[in-house]
Amino acid sequence: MKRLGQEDKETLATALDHSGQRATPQRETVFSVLLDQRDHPTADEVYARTKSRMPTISMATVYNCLETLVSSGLVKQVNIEREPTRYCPNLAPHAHFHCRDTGRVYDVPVPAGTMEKLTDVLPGKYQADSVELVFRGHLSKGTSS
Amino acid sequence: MKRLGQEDKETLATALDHSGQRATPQRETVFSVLLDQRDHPTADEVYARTKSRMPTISMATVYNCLETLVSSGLVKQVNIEREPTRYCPNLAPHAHFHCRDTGRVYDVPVPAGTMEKLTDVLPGKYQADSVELVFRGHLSKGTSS
DNA sequence: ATTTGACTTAGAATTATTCTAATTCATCTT
DNA sequence: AAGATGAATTAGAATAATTCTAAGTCAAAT
Repeated sequence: MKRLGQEDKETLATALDHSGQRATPQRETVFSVLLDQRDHPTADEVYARTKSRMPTISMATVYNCLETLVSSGLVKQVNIEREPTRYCPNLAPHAHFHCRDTGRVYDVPVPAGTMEKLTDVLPGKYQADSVELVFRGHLSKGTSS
Repeated sequence: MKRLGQEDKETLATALDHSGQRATPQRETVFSVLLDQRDHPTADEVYARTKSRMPTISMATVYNCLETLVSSGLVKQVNIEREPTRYCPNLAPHAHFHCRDTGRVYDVPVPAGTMEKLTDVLPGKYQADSVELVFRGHLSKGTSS
């Protein structure tokens, strides 16, 4: 998929409009790059992939577009330790697994309600609007699941 | 408390020795700074506080000491978004709450076993050796608990 | 058609952190 | 005790992700 489908295009336009921002070719292309390969790319990687579809785009614009997408709620930032920020268009509630060997980050689906349930550990004065769950470790070899 | 008590001193010496490193005045002072004020200081803040007790210490040494303490297992790094790394000598299992208003980070104790239980959501091939749980939100005013 | 303001762009600036190379220091050997 | 060995400390340079700046482009609105 090299361009945005009609449905995704509308999702984007609506979300941007809702946050008072415009849909532009650059934003569409960056969004399509994220949807296209869901491997939590860094801004650098997004830049490289976007450039191959739109050679004139600049790094600053990639950062701007990513920020715009994040502020519109379509994309989430994933920060793992001190590494460069990664970007993730998965809006379903999920955790992340960070492999110490490869540095790769995997989405881990969590059952509905699990993330919300976690806020039970919070004393009353803490009002959480987001919950982040990150595992770190190794992938066992030879196991298919 | 401006210096390390006998007990903490031994904890430090043992942990360092266990990881093949030496106890030094700089490491002791940095460790005491962390134990003294448990507000998740950044390296900069640790540097400032340490400097007031040991004016000749350098920033590089503070980073080195912090890294040493982390590698010995006595101190944990806390990374919140893109902000500077914070350091935390709380070894009990706990989560963190990040206040969007003040930027402050609070320890949230969690019941024994809760963190381990979370790994149940992981498919078999993921072998986690650490679990990180971060809440983000606001502190409600006027509530004492 | 002109204005307005949002968007894009290249490159400079920032900043937390790491690296380098030189020195100091503690411990070990003889 | 003197010298050797390697760990630890230090100041400052280097790095790298990100943000900022200022100029230019573009689309929509008047």
